[in-house]
Amino acid sequence: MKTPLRWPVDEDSDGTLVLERFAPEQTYKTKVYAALKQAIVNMDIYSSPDPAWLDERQLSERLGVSRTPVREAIAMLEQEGFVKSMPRRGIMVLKKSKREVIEMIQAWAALESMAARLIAEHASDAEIARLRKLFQGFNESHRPSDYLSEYSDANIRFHQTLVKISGSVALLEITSNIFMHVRGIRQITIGRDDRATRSMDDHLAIIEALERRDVEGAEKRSREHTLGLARYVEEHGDILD
Amino acid sequence: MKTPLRWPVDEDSDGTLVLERFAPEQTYKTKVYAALKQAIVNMDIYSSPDPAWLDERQLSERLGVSRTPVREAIAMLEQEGFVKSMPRRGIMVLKKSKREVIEMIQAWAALESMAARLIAEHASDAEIARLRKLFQGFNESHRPSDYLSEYSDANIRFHQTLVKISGSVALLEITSNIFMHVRGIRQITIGRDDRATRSMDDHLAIIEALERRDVEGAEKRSREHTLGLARYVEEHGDILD
DNA sequence: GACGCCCTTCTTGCATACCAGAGGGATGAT
DNA sequence: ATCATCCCTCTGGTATGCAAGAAGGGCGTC
Repeated sequence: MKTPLRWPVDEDSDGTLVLERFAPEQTYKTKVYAALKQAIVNMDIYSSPDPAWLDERQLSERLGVSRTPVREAIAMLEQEGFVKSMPRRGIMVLKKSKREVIEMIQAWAALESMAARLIAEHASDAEIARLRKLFQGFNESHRPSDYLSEYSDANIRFHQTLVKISGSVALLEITSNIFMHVRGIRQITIGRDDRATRSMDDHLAIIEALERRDVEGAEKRSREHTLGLARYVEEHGDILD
Repeated sequence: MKTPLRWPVDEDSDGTLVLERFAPEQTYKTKVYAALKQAIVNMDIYSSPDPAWLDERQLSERLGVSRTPVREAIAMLEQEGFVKSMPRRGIMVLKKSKREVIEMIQAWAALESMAARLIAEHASDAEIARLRKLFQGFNESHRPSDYLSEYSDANIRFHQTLVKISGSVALLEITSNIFMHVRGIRQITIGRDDRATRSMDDHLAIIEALERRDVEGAEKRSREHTLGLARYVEEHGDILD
């Protein structure tokens, strides 16, 4: 028996109500957090060799709130490794060393290959088909290497979608976080050495493995693809440091 | 030429000074964070079906600091998924659902198998030997299943050491976090169905694969071992929810 | 001129006061 | 007795003030 409610109330197949969570009222703390995170991720911190600093007071003035919610947002960002508060000195926007970037990419490879495994085991054909659709616009006459910006978008969406389709919220959260950290790096590497073309070949191979439900193959290809990026950064990532 | 300094200054092989970072002065924020995190992890939140709540004011009084550093610590813990602030209602200590625990264990399996891969590729024999030493106290006459508490310690240390030896700080940090979350669960499962004995067999197989530098084997065994725990929770983890 | 000290300034850390909203209990009507 | 309403209380959210410490510049000394 369906209850005629207009609120976000859910019902499971048994007819018992399951969850009716409301959106957690947005508070200044969370708004500041979101604004700062986006600003930091979009910031070009690697162009200058010296560190970038934030100023609590300045931020609170610019955002029109007091220092308290700003400080709480900073504390959260610090927990995620984006900034580091240096007591009485300021808030430093952290740069990742080459080593750190490589480690993050390796972790990412691990998580994403697990996602591929889970998909091969449990996802529906329709969900897997979504992945293929992402690249159907590219072919011999519309090559990734000639439309880098467009391909880069599809690329990012592929990786995000892959993890999302796995159905694991945990994998999604952890990889999203990692992705935020290595975001800037990817954009540097994708345009080099015709990596775009090889990237698409790899992706298609992953999709094919998923389509034939080849658990080990999908996992391995996914892992090797991302580890390849790690090796590339190892070789050519001297811009960092 | 060595510079006679007593401070933590390091020198690399070229003779140029490299890093001289000081410990970041402990602040109330970090102390409260550490205290709360430990308290929450050691807390028995699954014994009662209703949620556990924290009280900012009470915490600040008990810890002898003002609400400000407490709130900052809470913000950090919330970021890590240990608590959730419900505006004007209180701070809820989050319980993990069975689904969430399984997802975390799967992520852990992914990361730890990557650690195993890295070890097989790069670690020294001496480091791998450290892993074997952890279990040398157990044998036919001193069986894991008869000394569960002792074995449980060795077990935990094995997993921690494995990731540490991989040399990846990123892997270590992410897995530590996950470990904190599933800590309570492991203690419930280890004593059942003679899982301890099978656990040690698995561990030894992983170590042997590492010793013969069998990258794929070490990775696969490590992954399967932890995914086994995930399957066990899937089957018998109805205590959660 | 070079060096060292001190003081000013500017930063974050912490404490406190006040505010809005949620919950529960008392109170009143039915 | 039951139910609805109102108000009081208690919660976290935010703003603000003060203090401690770091940095840099000016000044005095050698």
